[in-house]
Amino acid sequence: MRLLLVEDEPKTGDFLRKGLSESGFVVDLARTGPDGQHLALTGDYDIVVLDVMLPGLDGWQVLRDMRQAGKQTPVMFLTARDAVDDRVKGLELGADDYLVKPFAFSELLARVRTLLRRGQAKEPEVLHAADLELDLLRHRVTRAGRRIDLTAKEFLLLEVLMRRQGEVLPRSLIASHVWDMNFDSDTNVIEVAVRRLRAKIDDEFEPKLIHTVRGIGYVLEIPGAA
Amino acid sequence: MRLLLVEDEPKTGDFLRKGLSESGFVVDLARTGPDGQHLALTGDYDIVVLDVMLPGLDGWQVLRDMRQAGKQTPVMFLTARDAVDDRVKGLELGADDYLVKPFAFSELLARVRTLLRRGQAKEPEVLHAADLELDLLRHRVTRAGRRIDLTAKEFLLLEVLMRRQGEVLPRSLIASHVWDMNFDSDTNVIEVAVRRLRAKIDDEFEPKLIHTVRGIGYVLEIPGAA
DNA sequence: CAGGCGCCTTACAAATTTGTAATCAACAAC
DNA sequence: GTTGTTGATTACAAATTTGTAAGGCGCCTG
Repeated sequence: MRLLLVEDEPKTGDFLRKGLSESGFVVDLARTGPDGQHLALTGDYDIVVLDVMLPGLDGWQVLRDMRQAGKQTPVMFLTARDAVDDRVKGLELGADDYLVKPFAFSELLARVRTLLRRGQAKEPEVLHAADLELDLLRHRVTRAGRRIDLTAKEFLLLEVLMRRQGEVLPRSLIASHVWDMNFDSDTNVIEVAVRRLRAKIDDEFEPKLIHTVRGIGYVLEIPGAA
Repeated sequence: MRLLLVEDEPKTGDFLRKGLSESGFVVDLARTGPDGQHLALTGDYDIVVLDVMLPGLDGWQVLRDMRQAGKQTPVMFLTARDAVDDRVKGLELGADDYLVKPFAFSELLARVRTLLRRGQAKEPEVLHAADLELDLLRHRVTRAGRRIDLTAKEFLLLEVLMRRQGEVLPRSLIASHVWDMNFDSDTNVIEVAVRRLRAKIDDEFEPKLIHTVRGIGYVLEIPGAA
């Protein structure tokens, strides 16, 4: 779980970073408004914990910019200001929770987990890999922003590959998912289907995403990943 | 928006009911634990506001029962107890927020709206009409439990019809959604497409769902509805 | 370095989907 | 009822998707 913490008080920041790291989060810490904004907009976080009072650019503006940019990442506000109006303002801006300092770390943790639980409950509807995007709901695929038309079989094939990104999928598994066949094997439909898919999503792009694993099957992955 | 309020203090309960009603919610008020539990389990609410201290059955138990029964309705806890441990316990049980009395009504309202926003953000992934089911994610259609294979165009056509169930869709609208054409009109693709769709989802079933509206277009609806 | 195996690539054919056109049936207006 | 218009239905043709088969290339093994 990737978490962005934007907090300028050194003591609070370090304390939270430590606690959250120990709780299993990968934490990035920004100490100023502009830094936080930049990370929030460019990074890929599961949740953002945002102090309101920041040097350079306040938390509200950071949140506003995130929403304007279309980022739906849940945001938890953190602040010393205890005026009800402030809390209401934050929530109306699109924050998902609001915690007033001083607070207990255990409560912050419980609230963060609650936000994540809600956020993840739904199955993902859009799968990503590098600049390739597959929208399950609209049945739409794009790479590098360019829209790509796939046939039913091609879409299905890409879907299994992306759902299990990084895993090497044996031909037999692919066969049973995309076709109904139990892989009688005296056919090369899979190779051909992969060829056609590659022609559309890999041939004219970098990096190549579909890789063949000799003797086993295929993987979809971004070259250079654990 | 339907809201269930479970609160035993008469003053608080009436005050909140009034405020929430005026804010556009349809409010059911339960004054005891057992009543609240019954309504929460049988009713269809968009959100539940739950006091912890209740006669008969405490709020925690009501929440536990809801989650056990598979109800995903967002729950906001409300309580006079301000021990951090209590708050953490509530959140870990699956509550979505926790507000300590006394609180400002405006904050309660802002938090309730925030929970609803999150909860609704996701588009529905399965559309229903009578015994017809269309699963956007898996691209799968069933009627009366029987699986039906649709071609891309057929699926698209059924999707617009179901998304705007009950609305009469002019041919021009259908044309622009399913085809790219701006309806040059000297073609009868739509009639033909509708015919083919009907053959698959209506011909051998009752009730008929696709209806033509002479001079305008088509509707998908269950006969006998406002 | 020869041979075999595994996958790639291409061309072609079969199957399916989609669009066109012609004819037919239903409905509304007269 | 007649007639004109709108949609239904069907057959057919075009286009697209999908599967098959053949030949080629590269890599591993002996």
